[in-house]
This record gives sequence, structure tokens and C-alpha cells, in this order.
Amino acid sequence: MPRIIFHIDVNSAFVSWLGVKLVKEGKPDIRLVPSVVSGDPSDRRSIVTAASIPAKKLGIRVPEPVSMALRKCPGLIIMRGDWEWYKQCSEDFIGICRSYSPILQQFSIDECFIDMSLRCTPENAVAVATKLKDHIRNTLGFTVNVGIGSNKLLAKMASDFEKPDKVHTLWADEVPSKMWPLPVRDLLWVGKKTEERLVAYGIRTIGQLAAIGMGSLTRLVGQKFAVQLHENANGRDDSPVETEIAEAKSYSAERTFQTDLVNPKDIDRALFNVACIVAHRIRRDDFRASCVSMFVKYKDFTVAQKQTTLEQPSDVTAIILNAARKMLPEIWDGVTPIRQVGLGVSRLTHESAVQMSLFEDPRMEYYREWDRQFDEDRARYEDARMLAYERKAAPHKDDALVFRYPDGEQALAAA
DNA sequence: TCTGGGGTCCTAGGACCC
DNA sequence: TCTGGGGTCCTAGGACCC
Repeated sequence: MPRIIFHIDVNSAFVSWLGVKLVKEGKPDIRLVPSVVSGDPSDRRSIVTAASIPAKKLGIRVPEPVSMALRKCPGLIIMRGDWEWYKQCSEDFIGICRSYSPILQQFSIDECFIDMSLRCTPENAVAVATKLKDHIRNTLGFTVNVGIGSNKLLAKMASDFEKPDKVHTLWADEVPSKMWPLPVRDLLWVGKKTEERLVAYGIRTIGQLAAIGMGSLTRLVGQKFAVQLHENANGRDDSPVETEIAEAKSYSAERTFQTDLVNPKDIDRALFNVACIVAHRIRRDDFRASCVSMFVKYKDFTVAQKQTTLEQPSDVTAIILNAARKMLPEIWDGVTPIRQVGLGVSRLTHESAVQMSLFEDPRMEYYREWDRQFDEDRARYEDARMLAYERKAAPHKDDALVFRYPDGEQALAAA
């Protein structure tokens, strides 16, 4: 029995979903005019996260700075995204796809694979996909592309062909005619760097990549990646549609400043914020982290990062924050302006930390209580995108385990 | 023109253990 | 006292995805 995989991809998802909402409110449809969705439109460092088709026709690309997009189209409509609405649209979209096949893998907020092997035949696959596509459009008001293939790779490549509101096939026997002429960059997993390396070697199309010897390819990109690229360029992929939702392996948060900063107080404020957010998330998901990492990014986009292993896994904001604080001087000279600062946790476990009550720092009581209060407030203010957090966090001045926020200043913990 | 925020996986080298 | 080799853990860095 042949495998039949569909890849369903929402066209310009964030613009489409916002468009549906605005039309419902009786407002003009932003999908029909040059428009983009970005983060904070007033922030000159925002980037375009989605562009309408008329905007794409003017050369606006995702992701590019909003300022650059505005230069290409001075009358561009710039909208801020609405994550609550996006989640709703995504759920509805996935729900309809799942009704066509329960063997579904959500690939991102606006993409999924379904295994249709038991649900259709190669002969009627296009008809079934067209029905699914129209079902979504007529029920939810936005369009999707459906790619059909004998594996996930081919289905995904196919959904990327002409847009919007289209169904395309990419069966194995269509690979030479439909996939091999494409530029090598169009192949999944071939990004900017890999493209540069391949082109420097004279490989411009997926077909040329499919034909290259393994020895050369291994020298260019390494053994493991070479095997994958070679298989994929030949249209081969045996990865299954994964229905299990994998547990997160890491959590991170970062903040980019409006202007590059040098004041250590500003850097610490940002670290404090991202630590609150990351620690809150792992508590919400009942994790503890063994590894804390932090990084700073400079104006030339170079990144300096550092990670450290905690004595025992923790979900306490103070522990995580102070681990990051300790690493900052090791990667930052204190004078170079910083563009962005970030904090991450990894090596996650659900195990409770071993309670060494006799040895545990008595201040931990306080820090856990502080976290508990933070989590409660976050739940209460969930509707608000931002919550002003003014709680003073210094129980013991000058303790080794410092968890203090400069008096009188506010910490803003963004959603 | 000037680049967000959140993830995953892979590689390489050093430390340490058996 | 000196030696080899494999396995595992950790850190740093780089590439990709949406």
C-alpha cells in the first residue's frame, strides 16, 4: 500500500487570521491590500512576521525589518499580532485536519502533516485534498495550501508550490520534473550557509545535489547531514507522521533593547525579566532544570554565550537568575554595548529535587513563596499582555543568594 | 537597509572513568 | 610507572526550522 501524506499550510497565516477577525468586525480585509504583521510596530527593531500577497508582490519578505518594508511600500498597513486569536484559529484548523485523519503531526502553529494512506488512494488524493482545503476556507474563512506526496518531505515541498488556496502533488515519479529544477535553497534544511557552500561547489539545483557523489557532499557538510541531504534531494524520506507531542527539551526567553545598552542595571533588569518568565514556564509545566545558559548579542550580531550546571535541578527564579548573573561578567566586558540578552534552561526533569532539609538554605522558603506569588499574579493578569511587577525581591540584603531588584524600579514581565 | 523570539539537532573537544 | 581505548558527560558553537 502506498504511503500518502498531506502537508497543510495556512497561507500567510498571521495576516490571514487577523484578516478573518477584522472582517468579522466589519472592517476592511487586510489580505487584499499590502499589509504585514509585526511585533511592536512602533519599535524600529520590529520585523515582519507575515506579509499579505499584495505586500509580497511589492518585494516585502519575511522576516525583514519593518523599516525596510516601509521603504518598499510607504502606505503599508502594519498590524500587531493577536496570539490568543491565533491559537484559536490554529486549534480550529488542526481540528478540521484531524477529522480527515487522526494520524496528525502538528509541525508549527500553522502547519501539519496527516497520514492519509488509509483514507484515500493516489487516484482520488487530489479530490480529497481539495475538499479539505475548501472545507477549511468555507468554515474558517482563510485559505490553505495542501501538498500531497508519498512522504513528509515531498508533501511539504509540494505545499510550497504556487499559493494561495492550491493543491499540489509531488509523487516520487514527479521528483525529476517538479523538484530537481528548483534552486537548492528550496530544499528543506538547506539554509543560507549550506546554500553558499553548495553553490561555491557549483551545485545550484536540487537535481545537481541529487547527483553529487557522497564523498564530495560529506566533505562539504559533514557525514550525517550529507546523508540526509542526499536522500532528500532524491525525494526519499521515511520519517513517520509523529502523533505524540514531544516534551520540551529547553525553554528560553530573550529581550532586544530599543537601543544598545551598556548600563549594567539595564542588563540586569532584562535578565531579571527573562528569568521570571522562563522559571514561570518551567514551573507551569512541572519541570526542573539542571542547566542554565545565558547570552548577549552585540550590534554586529555576534553572540557570546555561557552555560552552567546547577548543583541540583531547580525551578526557583532566584537560583536560575543568579546562575545567569554569575556568568555575565565572564562573557561581557562591561563596556561593549549590548543589543540583546537572553536566558535559557535545559536538561529538564520532572523529578523533585532531593530535599536536603538539613542543608537547604533557609532563604529558599522565601524564594519559593515569591515564585508562588508571581505565578498567582500571572494567572490573575493573564488577560493583560504585560504585567507591572513591583514586588520587592530582596529579603536579605547582601546575601550570597541575591535576588534583589533595584528599589523603586519596576520589572516588566512580558507574556 | 539593518535584522524578533522561540525552538531543535549536530559536531567537536576536554574531562573523567573504567 | 606508563600505557591504550571506549564510553559518557559537559560546554561551546553553528546550522536549521517557523
